[in-house]
Amino acid sequence: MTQTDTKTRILDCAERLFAREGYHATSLRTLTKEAEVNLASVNYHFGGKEALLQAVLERHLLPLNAIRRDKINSVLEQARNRSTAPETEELLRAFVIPTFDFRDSAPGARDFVTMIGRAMNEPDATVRNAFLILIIPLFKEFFAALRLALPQLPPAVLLARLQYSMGALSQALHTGKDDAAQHFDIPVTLNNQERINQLLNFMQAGLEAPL
Amino acid sequence: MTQTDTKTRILDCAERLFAREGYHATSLRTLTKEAEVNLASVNYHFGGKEALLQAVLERHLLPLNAIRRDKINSVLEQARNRSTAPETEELLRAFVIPTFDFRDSAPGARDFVTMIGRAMNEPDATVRNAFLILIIPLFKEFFAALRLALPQLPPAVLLARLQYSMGALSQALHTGKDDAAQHFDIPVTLNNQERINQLLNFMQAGLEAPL
DNA sequence: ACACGTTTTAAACAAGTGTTTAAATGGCCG
DNA sequence: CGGCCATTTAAACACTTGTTTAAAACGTGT
Repeated sequence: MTQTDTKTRILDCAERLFAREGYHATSLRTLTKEAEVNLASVNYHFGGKEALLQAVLERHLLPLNAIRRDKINSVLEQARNRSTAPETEELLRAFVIPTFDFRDSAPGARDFVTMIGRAMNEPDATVRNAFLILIIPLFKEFFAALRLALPQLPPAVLLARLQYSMGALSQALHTGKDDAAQHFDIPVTLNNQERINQLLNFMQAGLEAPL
Repeated sequence: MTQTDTKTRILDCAERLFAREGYHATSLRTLTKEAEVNLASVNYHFGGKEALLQAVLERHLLPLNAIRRDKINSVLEQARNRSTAPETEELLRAFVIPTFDFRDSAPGARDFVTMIGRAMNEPDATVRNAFLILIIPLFKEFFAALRLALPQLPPAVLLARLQYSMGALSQALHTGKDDAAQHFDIPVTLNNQERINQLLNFMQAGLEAPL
């Protein structure tokens, strides 16, 4: 399967370079040289640079969103069976945990997670919209679920808090060892699980804050 | 003062285009045409595109950071006079409020705030580092002040929560009417002051969350 | 009015961009 | 083997990029 090899090699390389250098800063010549494929193969297999970006996003984000959707619906169903409102914490876990599970599941997955952590804040509308189109349907479901967990919050307030939560998540996803944190000389640092728990704590406290 | 006119016209245009299209997506030809100056004047007055970016950031971020630093120190001094620990809420206000005050102070200021809201998450290291170098000293002071307000938190936990808070702030700064929010049909939306209060509430609750 | 330093201008530069083309290669089946 | 399809390849295309150059224009102080 030379075709599959070529396509995946391009996708793998693209997701690494897009995550580390950015979409605009990555040229097809750098990309194809590093992937050891011909320059024209990107256009042949994907149709262009922008279509490649979309393919990179879809490859992992669609399955990831499906998992998140399932987990959210599972939390909702359990709440219905109990005839109670779903817990904010459970919904947050359903949305957040799959991302970190995926990040640690494969070597290249970390780059992809970094990429989507930054995509929401991309200055370039091309990249930002390509990501938003894939994530907004899930956002709407997540928002509707949180409405059930926090019925006392006005919708506009919940929406604002959800946006702030996504900003916190974004930070957690793309912040690495090379980041600003190294400028703070902290004696002990947090391991992965502790960081995830801190993030969930933070989001839950912010979402459930008194009005 | 033709010189000042040219320099400021370039700076104004650069901050608008960098904020709306991104640094890489903005070409000097687009920029200079829109600013109605000669193409070469960017290199003559600033030395190059990257130096222009730094000048754009410094022009407003240095004064803004000075204000934030003063307000933080003022909160700390008042706490010392009372012989009590500073309040998390007061420190947050000292850090956050000046940014929004600045945003509403001038027509072009909104673009600058959008830009710094995104700069922290920039995929491109050139832009990200140019911003981080200017903001990290203030971050360290802010972190030290928050340590006094939240002495029971391990430093690593506080640092993580501070990063998440900055993610929330970043969202609040660069999120506009054109953003994902428009996909949610919410009956009533929040005005500026309400959004700021919600952000402060969110950050405070997250920072002060029980361990 | 002249001269000097600063600023503006148009043109050219060298390099890099995404994309397209047409020929070459490859493998598979009749 | 020969024909056909998908794939790969190298080259060229048309265009844009940031930067540099040298001459022109400008403004100011004497």
